[in-house]
Amino acid sequence: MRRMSEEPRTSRIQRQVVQLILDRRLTAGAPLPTEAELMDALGVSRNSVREALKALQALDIVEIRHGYGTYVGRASLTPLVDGLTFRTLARHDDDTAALAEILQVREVLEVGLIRRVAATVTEAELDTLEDVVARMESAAGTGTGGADSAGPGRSFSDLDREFHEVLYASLGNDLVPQLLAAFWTVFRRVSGARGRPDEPSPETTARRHRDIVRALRARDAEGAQRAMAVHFRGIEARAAEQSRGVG
Amino acid sequence: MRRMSEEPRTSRIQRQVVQLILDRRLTAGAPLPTEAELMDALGVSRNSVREALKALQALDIVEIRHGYGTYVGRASLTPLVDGLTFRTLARHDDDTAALAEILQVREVLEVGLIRRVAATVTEAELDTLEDVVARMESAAGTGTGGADSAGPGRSFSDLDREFHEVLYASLGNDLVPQLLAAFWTVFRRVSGARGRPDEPSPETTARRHRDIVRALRARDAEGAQRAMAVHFRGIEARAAEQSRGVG
DNA sequence: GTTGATTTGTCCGTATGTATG
DNA sequence: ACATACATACGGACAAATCAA
Repeated sequence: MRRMSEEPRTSRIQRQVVQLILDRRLTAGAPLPTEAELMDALGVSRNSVREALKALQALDIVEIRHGYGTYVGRASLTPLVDGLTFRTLARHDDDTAALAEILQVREVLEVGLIRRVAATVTEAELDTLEDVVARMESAAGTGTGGADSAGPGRSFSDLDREFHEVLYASLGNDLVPQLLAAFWTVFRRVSGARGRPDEPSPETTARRHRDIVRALRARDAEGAQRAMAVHFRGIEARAAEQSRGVG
Repeated sequence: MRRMSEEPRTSRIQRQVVQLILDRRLTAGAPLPTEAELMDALGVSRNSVREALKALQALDIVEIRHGYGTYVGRASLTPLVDGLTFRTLARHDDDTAALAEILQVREVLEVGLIRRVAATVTEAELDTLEDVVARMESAAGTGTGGADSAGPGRSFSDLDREFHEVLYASLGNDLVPQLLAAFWTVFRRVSGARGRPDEPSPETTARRHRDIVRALRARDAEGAQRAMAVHFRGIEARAAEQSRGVG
C-alpha cells in the first residue's frame, strides 16, 4: 500500500506561492513573506522553499534581493528571451535557420501591426519617431555601429530598438512591444555572439525607417506596410548572405 | 578594499551548465552530469547545484527525472505560457484586457501567415485539415464542448487546437506553431479558470474553419486571409460581450 | 562609521523516495 | 526481493548583503 506519484514538494510550493500572490491581489513590487515565514506557513524546509522561489525567479514571477527580501516580479518576457537564445545557440550548426524563424515572426507581426498603427499613432508620437530617425542618420554618419561600441545607451542598435518600441506604443497593447523587444534581443545576442551582424548598413536602415515615418505621417496604411516589408526584405537578404558564408 | 558585487553562485552555475551543453553540443534528451558530478566539477555544494538546476528546469532548458538523472530539456515555450498566465491572472480585475492583447497578437500572426500558407500547403495537408473540420462538425452536433468534458483528448477544443497546428506546419517554421499553441493555451487556461469560455458556438467555429480550408483549397490567399479575419472577429466579439458582463 | 537585526546565500550531513537492473 | 544510482527533502550552521539605529 504505497501512495503513488504525490506531487513533488517544490512544485506544490511554487503553486502555493503563486496562489498567495493571486489571493492577496499583490502587484509587481509588493513584498512577499520571508523564507522563514514561508517555511512556517507551508510546513516545509528552507531548501524546498528556496528551490521553489528560484524556479519562480527564473520565470520573473518573483524577485529575490539578497539580504533584503522577496518581492512580486514583473512577469516580463525575460524567460522567453533566455529560452529562445538557448534554443538558437543549441542548434550549433545552423543557428541561422532558427534566427530566420524568429525574423519571420517579427516580420509578420510588424507588417501586420503597422497598418493599425497608421490609424492610432498621434502627431506627437510621429515627432518622436522623426527625432529618433534623425539621430539614427547622424549616428550612421559617424560610424557608431554595432553592439561592441562602448557608448552608454546611444548606439545605433539602441536607436533602432527605440524606434520600433515607440512605433507600437500607440496600440495600447503592452504585450506587443515586449514581444518584439524580446525577439529583437534574441536576434542581437545570437548575432553578436557568433561573428558579424546580420544587418544592413546603418545608412540603409535609417533610410528605411524614414520611409516608414513618411508613410505614417501621410496616414498611408498600405505605404507604411510596404515600407516595413521592404525593411525586412533587406534584413533577410543580409541574413541569407551570412548563412552562405559571404562576408 | 572590498571586492564589489561578485556574481552569485547560483547564477554562475546556471551559465556554466548552459555553456556545458553548448560546448559539448548536446541536444534535447542528452544526459547531463549528475548533481554529485556537477558539485565536484564546479566545486560547489549540492544546494547551489540544485537551485541552479531548478531555475533551468523552470525555463525547460534542463529536465530533471526523479531517481533517474538530469537531461537536456526541449526549451519549449512552457515558460512563456506560465508567465503569460500569471501575468493575466495577476491583473485581478480586468484580465479581459490582457486576454484581448494576447488575442490581437494571435490574430495578426494568423492573418498574416495564412497568406503564406496558401502558397506552401500541400494537398495532403489540406485533406488532413478537412478531416479535422469534419470531426469538429460532428463534435459540434453532440455538444462535446468545453475544457471540462472529461473526454480523453477528443474534445472540440482539442480539435480547434489541432486545426491551427496542422495549418501552420507547412511553413517549415517550428517557432510559429509553438508560439500560437502557447497563446492558445494561455487563453484556454485563463478563460476556463474564471467562468464561461470566450468562444463562439462550436457550430460557428466549425463553419469558419471550413471556409478557411475552402479558400486554401482554391489557393485563394486573399479569401483565406478574409476568412481567418472573420474567424477572429467572432472571437473578439464574444470576448467583448463577456467583459461587459453579458452572459 | 560602527553596530546590530533581518534576510537571503551557501555549505554540510543525513535520511528518504524513486527508477533501473 | 535485492542492490545500486540518483534525485528529494530535512535540519543546522555560518557567510554575505542590506537597512536602520
